[in-house]
Amino acid sequence: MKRASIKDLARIANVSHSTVSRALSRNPLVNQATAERIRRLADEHGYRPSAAARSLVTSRTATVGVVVTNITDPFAAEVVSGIEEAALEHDYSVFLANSNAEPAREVKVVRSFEERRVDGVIVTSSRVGSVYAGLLAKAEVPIVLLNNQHPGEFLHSVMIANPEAATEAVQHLLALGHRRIAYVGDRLGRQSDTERFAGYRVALDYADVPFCPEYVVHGDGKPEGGGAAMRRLLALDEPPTAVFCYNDMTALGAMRAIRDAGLRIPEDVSVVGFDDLFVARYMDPPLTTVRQPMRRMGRMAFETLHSLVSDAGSGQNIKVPGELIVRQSTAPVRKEISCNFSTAPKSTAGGSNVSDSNISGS
Amino acid sequence: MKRASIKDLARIANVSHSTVSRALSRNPLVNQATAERIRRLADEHGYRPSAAARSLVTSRTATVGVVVTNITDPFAAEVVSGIEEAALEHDYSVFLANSNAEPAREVKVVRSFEERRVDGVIVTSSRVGSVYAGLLAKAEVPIVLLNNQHPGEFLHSVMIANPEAATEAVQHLLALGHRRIAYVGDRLGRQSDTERFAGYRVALDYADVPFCPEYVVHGDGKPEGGGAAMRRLLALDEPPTAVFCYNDMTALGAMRAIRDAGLRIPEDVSVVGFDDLFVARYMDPPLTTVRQPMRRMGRMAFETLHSLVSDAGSGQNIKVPGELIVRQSTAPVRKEISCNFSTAPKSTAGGSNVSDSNISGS
DNA sequence: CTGAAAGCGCTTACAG
DNA sequence: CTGAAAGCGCTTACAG
Repeated sequence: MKRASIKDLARIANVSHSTVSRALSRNPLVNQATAERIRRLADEHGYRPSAAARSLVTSRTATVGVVVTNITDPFAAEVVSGIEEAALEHDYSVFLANSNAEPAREVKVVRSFEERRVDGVIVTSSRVGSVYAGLLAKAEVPIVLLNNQHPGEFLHSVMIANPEAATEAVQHLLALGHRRIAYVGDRLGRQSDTERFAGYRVALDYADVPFCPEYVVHGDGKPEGGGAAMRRLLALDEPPTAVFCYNDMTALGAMRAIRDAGLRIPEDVSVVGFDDLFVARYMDPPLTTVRQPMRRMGRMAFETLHSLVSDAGSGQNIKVPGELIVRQSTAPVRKEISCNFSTAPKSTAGGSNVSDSNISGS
Repeated sequence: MKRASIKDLARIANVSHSTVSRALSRNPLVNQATAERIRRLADEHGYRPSAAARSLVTSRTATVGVVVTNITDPFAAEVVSGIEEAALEHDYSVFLANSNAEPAREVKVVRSFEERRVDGVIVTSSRVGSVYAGLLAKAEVPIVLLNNQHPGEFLHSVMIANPEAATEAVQHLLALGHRRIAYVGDRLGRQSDTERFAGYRVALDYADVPFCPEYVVHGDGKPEGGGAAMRRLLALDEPPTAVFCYNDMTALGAMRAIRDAGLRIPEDVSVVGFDDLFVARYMDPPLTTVRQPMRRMGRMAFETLHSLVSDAGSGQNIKVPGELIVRQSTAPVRKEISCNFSTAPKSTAGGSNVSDSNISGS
């Protein structure tokens, strides 16, 4: 049995389908009584207008395409839930797609969004530039970027204030007396990594703590990479007494590596994360971290997209401040260690590569 | 500038738009040479067929509506990533919606899925019955349920084998010598809770361990609820030496409560979870839990939906086995405790309500 | 206030 | 092999 159409209702109500259309869209032109009669009929028959048919004439679909690297990443999930929440309020539906950071998938996803004529696209934590730029250019679909990982400005974006937040996090560590502070980054070249590293350097410089390239290692934004990177730090002659991690997922792995090495958190090593995922407060010890208002950022991304589409509002680049949440994974540096500390660990020739490229990117 | 349509291409290629349509859909009728010429033209102009226009005539949209309680729940995120993966392979797009378990939202979501004429709906971990049943009945949209929380059978579903998995988990605890084993459940009345509780009882009965109603408490499937429930257990005269938790999120809260009480895991209390979320292995200690193949279950849900739609395949109820993953949150019961244990703790009058309704539901 | 008509961008019998 | 025609289910000027 096919769904009832506007024509079916018209026949039943003994009016033209134009009138039905007007009645349902609450066009004030149509007679009150008949309008209500039609609406009642529509209700009784469980009538649902066809979004496809409507959008064919209005050329708007009330849909957004949302691309995340992987919805399995808690950060992405939080952002998407914010987007979806705001979308539903505006009667928008969201298409969700995982790019897995695979170009082949990205192409497929962009293509599908184009065919479905989404009113706009939100891309989270991706290296936008390559693939998506094409979408924007050719199809003129508005795109809003959330924590874009590609260097360079974009028209519309919502970004966390990385450098400032990172500086604050490291200053917290400095205030606790730490001097041997490491940075466990994300993959090199990603914008957030570059910016958080820059914030780390600023804090160090400000406190006149010499920068030590050996204390900069890179993971992959996930526990596995964080753990491997942490193990490299612990193998140093003078391992750090505190680490600032690119994000909470990285911190998860770092904490595991620290414990596996027989060290305690925070007594032996203080750990700071970034994001404030829900797990942060359930880790042992609860993780000190920088909170990103992820859901709110998702909402903001949708709202700017929406105003772009409906009010033809001009774009904007929104910068959101992070907030340091101090929990129990950070503690004052132990006396004996801080006394031992005199000069920066000698840097190796090879070690500086890492930090150099980081600096140049910031 | 509007998107190129089939007519635009027809004009440029000097053929009818029918021919263009055939060429693009690789209809073998059309002449090889012209077909290729048309396809090349389409490429050059970045032509993208309008999914809306197409689905208006084919009455298929190649979209699925996916409803989760909240995408922020790692279980839901894993399932959705499986669905999306399978969907993309079949050139389907997925609409994602959070119900938040709020009826008002559910109605809105279902309505939007109807208007968008999704080819099918997948509902995860919801109490399907009330709202969604209507969708199925009136609109005849195929629905596949994943871990449905409403008692009773449905046409098409993918479910974890709850009782068997729960029994296995509790038997692991029994094998370690535990006798005072508690069950920290989800909200009462949800199907998975009922079934996991049933599996717990089976294991106890099998081992001739007396059932103690006091050892059955209920949370909310989240850390907060798990923590509160655990605190109630720890306040008992004879607290349990092991707890089987409804899911990993509940275990997260339980573990925090145990530590806050100054007890150690697993030395004082062994903990078992359910799901095997990615965090399970990063908890301290790493959590023993029952693995649900969440992504695979998501894939299965999509595949059954897809075969329902395209092959007109008959529906099915798929049961997936769980897998016990033993990590370090469980250990043999301590001697002195197991010796102290003689009879089951005396049960209180009020305490039995809880277990009774659980039993009746299974 | 209401209806007839055109059209959105496709697909698909129906003729040739 | 190709084109003209009808139609999917809507919205919206245009007449009346």
